Amino acid sequence: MSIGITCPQRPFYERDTPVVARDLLGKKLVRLLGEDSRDQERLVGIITETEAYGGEDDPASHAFRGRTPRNSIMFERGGLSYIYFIYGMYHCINVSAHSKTEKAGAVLIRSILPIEGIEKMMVPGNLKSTGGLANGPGKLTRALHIDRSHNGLDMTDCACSLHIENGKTPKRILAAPRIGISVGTEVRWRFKF
DNA sequence: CTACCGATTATCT
DNA sequence: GATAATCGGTAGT
Repeated sequence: MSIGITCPQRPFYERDTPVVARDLLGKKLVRLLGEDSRDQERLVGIITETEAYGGEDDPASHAFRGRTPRNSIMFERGGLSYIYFIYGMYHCINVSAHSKTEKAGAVLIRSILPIEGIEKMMVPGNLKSTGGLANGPGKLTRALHIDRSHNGLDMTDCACSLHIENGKTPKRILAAPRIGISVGTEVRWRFKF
């Protein structure tokens, strides 16, 4: 018998943010294109790199200065999509994640390895080989056609147009400082395999 | 209302 | 290694 598609549920995301970031490696980021559930296209990539961002005690986090309209999802329950527009031309996708004792937190998905719907990912301006198609936070949102209209979606819902599915847990994981930030570089909250 | 600058990327030297 | 592209969120006036 085959095991159907399963998605990490709320408790998975409501743990310490760096732990969630590490455990997301090997899972699948799934984007469903189209309205009709019978002929939706699946754009799927294996999560290969993540970063953890904390709450009001993490100077690198959007949540550092408290709740604002943009970062409000970081203060919500775990497992929701937090998507923001950056540098005037890119989007970044996070999943809200923090323990009950923390007020806020999210995991930035930095890189995925495309495994399904690769043709649809190769939109104009994204015509690259499979490996380089979605190996960056701005590149993977473009490949999966993700923008701010997908902010706040429930990533624990396997029927959601944007969700995360269970996958194969990697054997070896590397931890390194986060990049693209000017503060908070001392903690090794970037994870890859 | 204004000004600054960012969880990036492609391209150039 | 350095820089342009490009614009909305945020803090400050």
